Amino acid sequence: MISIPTIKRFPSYLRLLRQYKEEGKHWVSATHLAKELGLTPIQVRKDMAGTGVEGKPKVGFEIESLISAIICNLGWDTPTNAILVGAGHLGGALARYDGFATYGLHIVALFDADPAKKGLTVGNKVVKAMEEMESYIKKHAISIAVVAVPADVAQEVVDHLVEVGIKAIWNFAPKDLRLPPEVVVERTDLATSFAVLSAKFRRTFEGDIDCVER
Amino acid sequence: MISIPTIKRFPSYLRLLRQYKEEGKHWVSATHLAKELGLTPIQVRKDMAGTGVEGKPKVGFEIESLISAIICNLGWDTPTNAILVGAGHLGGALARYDGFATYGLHIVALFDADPAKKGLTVGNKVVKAMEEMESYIKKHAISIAVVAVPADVAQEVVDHLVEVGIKAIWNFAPKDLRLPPEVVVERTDLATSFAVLSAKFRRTFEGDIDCVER
DNA sequence: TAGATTGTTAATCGATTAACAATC
DNA sequence: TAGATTGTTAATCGATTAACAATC
Repeated sequence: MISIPTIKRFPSYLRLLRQYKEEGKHWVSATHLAKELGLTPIQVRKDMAGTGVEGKPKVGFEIESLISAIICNLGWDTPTNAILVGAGHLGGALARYDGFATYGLHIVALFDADPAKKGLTVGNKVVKAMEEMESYIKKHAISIAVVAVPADVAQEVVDHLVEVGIKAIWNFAPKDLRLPPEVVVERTDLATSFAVLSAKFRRTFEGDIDCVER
Repeated sequence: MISIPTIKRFPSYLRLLRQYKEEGKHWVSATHLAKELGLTPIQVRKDMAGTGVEGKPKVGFEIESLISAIICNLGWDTPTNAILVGAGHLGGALARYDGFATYGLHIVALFDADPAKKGLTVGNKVVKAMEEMESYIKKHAISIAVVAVPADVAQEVVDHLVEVGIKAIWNFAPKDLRLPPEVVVERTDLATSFAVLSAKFRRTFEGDIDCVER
């Protein structure tokens, strides 16, 4: 089974490999990928082993094979339909983002609680009322929801989503959700990301500071 | 020194603690925080130890002390001015996002390469031309840049940023950047986040699939 | 062939978890 | 006092890194 850290590096490999393919290259070595992505060659070989693709000594790995193996391992070879809940600033940006197709992800409907937004078109999608959500999910057998609602309503929104059959949630709301263990959740949290940047910045440029007088 | 995994959990603690403070609570136990966030009490105690705040047996930790210690440890107590580069869908959403103030982060200027966007107002900020960027960074002594430009220009944009004095980059472009080691980088990568969701989803609902015929 | 590169097995490193004494 | 909770030290777990034989 492929580890989560390896899974997290797959998209970076994929982007680079696709670029090489476009440039007409056919083979690439772990050494080369490592240098390009700031990793160690050993780690790249381990990650490549995870894809199931075998390399050739002296030559490296076949780019085309790696690309399809990574896509397959991520499950990005079968298109997935998802709904997006929340048509605010962030939700709107997500609705308009055209890069999801690269992951086999298709946002097929957009919902918002604000009646004033109902009927508006955002990124080719017409905003639907929350009341229509349940029937839509059931009718189209949707199992993934992208959640970009305000933090204070996020929990009730996901509770409802789970009730009506959603099995995976990609959470963009700045809120830690409580969900049953059988529901898959992944969050994209700006605060967490910025916290890491802040901490690294302080370490590099400001040194240790004592935050508690004792 | 506080570990990165601990740093990553700090924003979650902070959100919860602020909520409790608002509800008028003064003390909270590691056991309680753990249950609420789906962590183990031992891990929470380790994390709390990192803040420097000491708890009281039987009572727990003083909420107010934890809040200020976490904020201090993240460096969020001193306001930081940053520029935002790229006023597309995502850049626009980031420019309009008002939650950055919680992290002490203030987007003070917005730049875009598209001449058609110059002069437009996005989230209280007027879009400036890339040509104005260097003088702005130097004049206002900016050290952090939020990058939300298309992937194909991301590397040249950050190269330029580093040249003119930027010391930390929060990268939203779907591209792995090559930067000198003294520059701090953190990325928020939708592809990585979705890759983890996809992998978890497959594991939970589809089981192992062999991606390479052998 | 020589040498670059792969793949595997073992060692290291760091974070999480467990165990338990200290404390209010 | 009794018992819940903290804080520390040790054990475990998992990922990264190192070492090295196999290979084209």
